[in-house]
Amino acid sequence: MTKPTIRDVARLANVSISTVSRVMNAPDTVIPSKQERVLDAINELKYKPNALARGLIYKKTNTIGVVIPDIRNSYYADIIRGMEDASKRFGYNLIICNTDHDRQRLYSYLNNFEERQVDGILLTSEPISSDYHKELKRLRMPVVLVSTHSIEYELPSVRINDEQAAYDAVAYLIQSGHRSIGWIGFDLSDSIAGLTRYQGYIRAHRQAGLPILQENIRLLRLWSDDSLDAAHALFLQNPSLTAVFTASDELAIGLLCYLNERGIQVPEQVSVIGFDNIRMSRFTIPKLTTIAQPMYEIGYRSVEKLHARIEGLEDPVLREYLPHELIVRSSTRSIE
Amino acid sequence: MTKPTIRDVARLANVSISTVSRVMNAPDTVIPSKQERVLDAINELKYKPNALARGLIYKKTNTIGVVIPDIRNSYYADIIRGMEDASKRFGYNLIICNTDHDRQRLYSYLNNFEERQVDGILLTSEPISSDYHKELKRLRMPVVLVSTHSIEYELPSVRINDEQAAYDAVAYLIQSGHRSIGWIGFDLSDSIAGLTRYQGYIRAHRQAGLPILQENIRLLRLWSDDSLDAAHALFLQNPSLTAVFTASDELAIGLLCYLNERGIQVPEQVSVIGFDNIRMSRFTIPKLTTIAQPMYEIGYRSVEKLHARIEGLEDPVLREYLPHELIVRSSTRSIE
DNA sequence: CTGAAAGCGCTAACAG
DNA sequence: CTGTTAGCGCTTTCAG
Repeated sequence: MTKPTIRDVARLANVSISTVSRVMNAPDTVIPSKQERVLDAINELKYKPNALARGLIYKKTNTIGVVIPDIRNSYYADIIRGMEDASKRFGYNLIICNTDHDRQRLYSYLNNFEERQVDGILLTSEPISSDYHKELKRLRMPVVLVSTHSIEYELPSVRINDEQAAYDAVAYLIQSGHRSIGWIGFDLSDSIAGLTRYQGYIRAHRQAGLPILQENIRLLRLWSDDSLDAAHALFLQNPSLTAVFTASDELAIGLLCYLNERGIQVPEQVSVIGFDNIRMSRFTIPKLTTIAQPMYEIGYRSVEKLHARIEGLEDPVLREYLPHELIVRSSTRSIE
Repeated sequence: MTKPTIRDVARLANVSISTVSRVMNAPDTVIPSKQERVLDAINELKYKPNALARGLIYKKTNTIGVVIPDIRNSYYADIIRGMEDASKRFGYNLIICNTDHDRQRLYSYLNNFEERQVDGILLTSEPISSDYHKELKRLRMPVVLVSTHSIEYELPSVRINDEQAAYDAVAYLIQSGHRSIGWIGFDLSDSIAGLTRYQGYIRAHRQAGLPILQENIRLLRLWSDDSLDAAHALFLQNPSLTAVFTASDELAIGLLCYLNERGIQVPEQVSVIGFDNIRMSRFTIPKLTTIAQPMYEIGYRSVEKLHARIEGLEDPVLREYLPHELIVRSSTRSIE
């Protein structure tokens, strides 16, 4: 009762194993009568070719390794969905790994990808350090950065323009009459979610001739969980804020929760804008105004891009930007 | 510049390939001097053994296939985390597949798992139909059901006792003085999230001598997204509900949103209990009372269990129940 | 058009 | 202790 191999099929169909192989890979080179016999045998035995043996020969496994820093963050859910759909289309399978932001774990997974002969790697969100980059080079494997990028190194990437997105959000607030705008963001050492979005916040202020106040800003270690604390600290620093822009919807939801506890009305007293447009943001109280990232598309496009590099197809744009969008819901309002 | 193979290492270290193989698999059977030479060569070439070739021989790939019906649902995030951690411990890799509740996709993934020679399969949430079961048998592969189970078939499973959990939630409401308790649940065709939880709702009512009113119940197609509509329909059927229990936190959050829009106070006018204790439930307004499933543990335990079956270890309990817990936060209150 | 044979990268007897 | 050899399941020349 062991799994049938190509040999079993050949025996049952009374042909050689090469003929069986041919009906699977080049059916027209086999005479119809034999073809049918083989097909019947395959069906009867429920034979499925062994992908390991095939991979050994083709030097291709149709597998993509995906690294996610924190799979619990809803942000990744739609990205993975997009990756999934694209993978399906190109015949890839995804090996998804969660690093928990642990460098050790990351490297261990990269090693694993190498051993398993994945065809390419998708790296999400985390900034690329120099030794990280060295490791990637060593793998001699196609890589695409997702929701992050690298300025120093020539690595292909797919993401939105975070600086512009943050600028848009803050500019909208300013245009709505707000002058005292808080920023709950991530540490500047994070080059994307941290630094770039911060720069957008700054640029919008500069352009409007507004001062940048340290007391309006609160930075968290990336992915830390204490959104409530951050909100508290921010309003301790400056209780007179009329609007707050946060670097993620999860942060915004924590903020909403904090403000509600304090009896501060949103948007009457304070306007809130989030970032990401996660699923839940439509159901917060009040409904969250936010920057929508095309997450599904980011995931989908990143697989397309990786596929292009795996196949050596043309892929003219190294760093791709997908469009973002400001979704205005009920957590913001104009003031006179 | 092609990837180094065992042969390259052997050549560089001036030994035979079997010696190289030995230092990797049974180091003590190799004389130290040669051992060192081999290790040096491995380091110099950055050699990594090809997992495909190994898998072909061992008939083991250290890979587990995971099927998720909807990865966007936050519910799965922690389960995956648990699976990840356990996998890491046992040296497995996870291939995560999202079926979008599509039978076609499911079968296609199962096929894929077979071709890739995964060592075992983890199936989450979906009920087991008879032809589904037939397909699983055909695969002759260890399977563990996660967050679901099968009464008809002898399939190992890990989950909470959903009937009891739902009973606990409703009993708590009754004990808090509520008499008119709504239920937004999933279709009864779903044997776990639908039927079992419904039965818990019923049992709590029966036991308290309360009538079961059709107008207090609203059933959705599993995983449908219209939590707002369901909430609306329920309150149209019976506006005098003082409490509502929902089959998931996502449903509860939609309900909270609906009630807020209608100006109905939670918990003053209506108490709400969710199910799952997803991350966001701590930040809703008001904070959500809910049934906590030990999701991380469910994920972790399911890998342990699958591992036991893969290795032919003892695993006395076929259907395992992990403890749930009622987390009382601020969305419920007692009435006189 | 089809079978025999070599070989993908590795492990596991089997002699020495 | 170590090298030679066969073989995991499959594809692919190469003759016929």
